[in-house]
Amino acid sequence: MSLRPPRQRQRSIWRSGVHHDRQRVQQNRWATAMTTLSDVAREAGLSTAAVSRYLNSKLDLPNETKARVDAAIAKLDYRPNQMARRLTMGRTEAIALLVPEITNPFFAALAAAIETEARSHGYSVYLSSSGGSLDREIESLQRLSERHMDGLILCTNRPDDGSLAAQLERHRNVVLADEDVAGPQLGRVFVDNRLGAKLATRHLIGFGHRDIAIIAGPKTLFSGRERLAGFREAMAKANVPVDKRRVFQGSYSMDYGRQVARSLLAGPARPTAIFACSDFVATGVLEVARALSISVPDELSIIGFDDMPFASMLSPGLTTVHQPVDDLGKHAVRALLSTFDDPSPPETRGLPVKLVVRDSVAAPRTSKERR
Amino acid sequence: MSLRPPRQRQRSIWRSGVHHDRQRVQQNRWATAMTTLSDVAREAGLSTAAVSRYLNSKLDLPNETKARVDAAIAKLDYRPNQMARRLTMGRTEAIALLVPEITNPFFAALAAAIETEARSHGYSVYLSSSGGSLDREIESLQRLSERHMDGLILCTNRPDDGSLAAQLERHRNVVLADEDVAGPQLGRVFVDNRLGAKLATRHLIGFGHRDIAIIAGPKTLFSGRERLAGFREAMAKANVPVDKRRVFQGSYSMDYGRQVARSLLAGPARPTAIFACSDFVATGVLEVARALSISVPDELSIIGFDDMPFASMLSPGLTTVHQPVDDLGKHAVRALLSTFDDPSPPETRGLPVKLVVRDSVAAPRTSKERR
DNA sequence: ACACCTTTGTTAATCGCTTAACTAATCGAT
DNA sequence: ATCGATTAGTTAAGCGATTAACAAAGGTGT
Repeated sequence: MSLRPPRQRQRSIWRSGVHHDRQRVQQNRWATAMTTLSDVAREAGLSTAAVSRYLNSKLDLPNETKARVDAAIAKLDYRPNQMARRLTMGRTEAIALLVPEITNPFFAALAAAIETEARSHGYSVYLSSSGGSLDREIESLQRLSERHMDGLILCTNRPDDGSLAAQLERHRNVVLADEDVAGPQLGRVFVDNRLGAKLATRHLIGFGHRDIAIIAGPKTLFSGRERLAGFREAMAKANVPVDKRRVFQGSYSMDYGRQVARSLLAGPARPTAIFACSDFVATGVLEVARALSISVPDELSIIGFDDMPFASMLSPGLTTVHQPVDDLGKHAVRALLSTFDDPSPPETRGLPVKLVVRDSVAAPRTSKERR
Repeated sequence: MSLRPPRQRQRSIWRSGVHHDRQRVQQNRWATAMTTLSDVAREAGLSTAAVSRYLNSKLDLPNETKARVDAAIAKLDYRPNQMARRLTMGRTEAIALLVPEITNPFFAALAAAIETEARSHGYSVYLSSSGGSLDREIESLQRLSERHMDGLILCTNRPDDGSLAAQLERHRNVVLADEDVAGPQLGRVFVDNRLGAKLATRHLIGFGHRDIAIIAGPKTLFSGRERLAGFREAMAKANVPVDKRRVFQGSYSMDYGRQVARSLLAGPARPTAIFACSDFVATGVLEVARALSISVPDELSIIGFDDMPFASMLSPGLTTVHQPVDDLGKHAVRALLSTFDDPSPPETRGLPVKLVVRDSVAAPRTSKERR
């Protein structure tokens, strides 16, 4: 077996005094000459190990040597190659966030919060939108398996038939935020949907409303069911009966809001207030009310959920339930990072919400007239 | 120099028939036993090179062998480790997007478009918000130098004193989107701001407006200057003089809109139309007009810029200039990817815009009365 | 004078994958 | 019978870092 001359290998050349022009094979197409750790080591007259350990504070060097290394780094403009770092350390220091739609202001705010918190822990954030598709959700999990990133914060808005849950079972470094997926033992961070609905409902009842319609979220969604439950609880507590024909369940969209509003506001026997379980829905209702010349809040009170940024821009300003989206993001990140050190799933967290009072709720007319 | 026994090395063991229990040092804390390429190779009775090249379609194997490899992959549930892949290939197959604020619906929409396009080319997207801070912008460039990602799409909203430009000079794999930074030879993708302003202005003039105020963007911003220039051009072409006291330049914010509107709409000598160079600004104006009981569009016409999602949710629906944000994202990604193959900076692109007519513009009252 | 610790480093293996360069075997054509 | 092409792979270097394990020099206590 004849040994062909091996490809030029630069081994133990450093410190040998021999000078080579660096003629490294650049696999990277746009690479400008990149300075590596061994360049720095050579310049400083040290081994790569010493420099590496110094840079990672794992070796205490005398000041004079430190200065030499620092000078070499500055001179050569050395930047550690993160790709190499990640390979050896087995960690990417990046997490991914998967949301249904980043254009939804709620998820945009969540993304901002997550990014801020992640950065403060030294993590970068990959963003992807699933568009509500299972395939994309699974694709994200795939990337997780491929060590693309260290963990994933998953927001779904889709009822799961078990396929997602099955995939999730295989991972430990995933946190579910905002919406639930039944099954897997994972960290979960939600908002207290039930409390929010109670707050909103009580607010309406407090103004004297009895005939309240609720446009709740999808039956298939955790938040949808919780909000409806909160509504029922608050109504029960105030001894106000809930008329089945005043309960609607559907998507959190403007269009669903419009659709329900049209049927609800058509006849004369309309409710005095509508609890829309999403600001999008509330906006649709508002639009229809305007089209029908029903004045809000004089003739109809509307309350929303989410406190999306545009809620204050509507006219009238929308009274709604504020979600602590910053906290949601913060806790999601912390829960995720905690799984990196401790394999047991973090506790599920329910974050408190609060009511934001603007101008879309007033006392019902009938009660005014009675006065 | 005595040679200590080297750390257990598994070299050339594959195919040797000897069976070892894999007792690999797991540097990764949460690592489940990960199957590597060499596990697959051993299982399939091949070399890692063969498997690698087969997987990358660089080696054509006979069907029987292919089947063996595929079976091994399935059996061991092998996922290529992207970190290792990236190190050898010198590419991360990820790009970063830096926006001032992801909560700004315009940037959220841009992010969505960029993510979609990037994914279709096999790239992931890192998201960061700069909050309009130079430090964060530079931090992103730093990550670029550290080979965190292959390229960067940069959206700034800050006038640059040259510091950013200086940093940008050092990179080739950056594309500027939406807003300009003077100096560096980089790919740029903008919207045709001037055209948009002309379209809006012409629309108002066409309705008979002569006394038009413009609330333009910041003087220091490319888009701000362009939009103002477009306004002036359109006015000049129609022979309508521009009164200096009707020209305002400031930030693209609701607050600036409110502020200008309050001074503009206070007295009786108010303009018949306002061209707000951002939908945020227009929203502020709308709010003040409503507070002052000035009816829009009957007494005052308002036109915006951006066509943010909430523009249609306002009342009245805001007539505005639609930015082709999807195209913007698409071209930004393409321009960026093109720099990976071709070092010369891609051409600057100006994307056409169009007017979206809703309900915030009508003929001015005076001209109605004249009829 | 000896053992022992501290300081200041070094050596080489390793992470998991890609790839240039090689090779052995087979086949058809000259 | 020999040559060249094709098929079906292999070998080992290398990407740029981290790190366990070693080691020489100098100081210190007894």
